[in-house]
Amino acid sequence: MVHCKARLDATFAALSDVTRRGVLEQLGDSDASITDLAQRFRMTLTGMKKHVSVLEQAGLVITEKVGRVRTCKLGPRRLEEEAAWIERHRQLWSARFDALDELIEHLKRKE
Amino acid sequence: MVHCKARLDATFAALSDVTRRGVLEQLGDSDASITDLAQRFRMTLTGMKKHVSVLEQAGLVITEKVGRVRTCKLGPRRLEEEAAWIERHRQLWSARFDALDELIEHLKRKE
DNA sequence: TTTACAGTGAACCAAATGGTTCACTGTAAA
DNA sequence: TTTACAGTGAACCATTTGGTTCACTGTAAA
Repeated sequence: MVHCKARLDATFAALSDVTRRGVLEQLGDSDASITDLAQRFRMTLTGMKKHVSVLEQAGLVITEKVGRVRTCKLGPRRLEEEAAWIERHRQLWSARFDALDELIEHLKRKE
Repeated sequence: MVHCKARLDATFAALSDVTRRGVLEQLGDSDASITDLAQRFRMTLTGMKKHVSVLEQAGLVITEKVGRVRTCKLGPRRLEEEAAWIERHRQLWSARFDALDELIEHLKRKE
C-alpha cells in the first residue's frame, strides 16, 4: 500500500510533463524509436531517452532494443489506479457539492 | 488550449505529491485550517501553506481567511479534464490490446 | 573493413521542489 | 493593553528535474 502510494507518485509525476504526455499520445498512435521521438519533440537523443526512462519506470511504456534501435510502445498499465483515485475524488467533490445544493434547497423552502 | 496543457501540467504535478493527495483526502472529509493540516501532516505552517498554495494554484482547493485563520476547502474543479485525459488514454491502451488479442486469435485459428 | 548511425552514460547546468528557520503582521483573548 | 496565536514572506538548503554536451559502445551498411 505504501508501494501503491509511490506508484501513484511516479505516475502522476510522469504525467505532469507535457512532453511525456505527448510521447504517450504518439505511442498510442504507433510505436516509435528514441530517434523518432527525439525528432518529433526537437530534443537530444539523451534527453528523450530520459523521458522514456521515466515513463518506463512508471510502467506506462515498455521498450525493447533490437539491433541498435530501441522501440518504445505503450506498457501494460492501463491507469486503472489513477482513474480510480480521480474517480473517488470526483465522488467526494460531488458529494460535497450535492450537500451544498441540498442546503440551498432547504434554505429556499424555509423562506 | 496551450492554457489547457499548462493546467494539466499543474494538476498532475499537484497530484504527484503524497502529502498533497492526503490534503485533498482530508478536505474531502471536512474543511480545515492551515494549522489543522500542518499538524496532521507533521509539518511547519509555512511548509503546509506552500502545499495549499500549489493546490489552490491548480484550482483544486479554495481558501478564505477570516480573522486570523485561513480555511481551506475543495475547489470547484472536479478533475473532469484529468479524468477525460486518462479515460482517453485508457481507450488507446485498450484499443491496442484488443488489436493484439485479435491478432492472437487470428494466429490461433490459422494453426 | 571502414564508416555512419542509434543509443548510452557521465558530467554538468539552471531552475524548480519540498522543506526548514526566523522575523514579522494582524487578530483574538485575557 | 498585554500576550498569545495563525499565518505570511524572505532567505536559505538539499535534492530532483529537464535539459545539454561529449566521449563511448555496439550494430548496420558500403
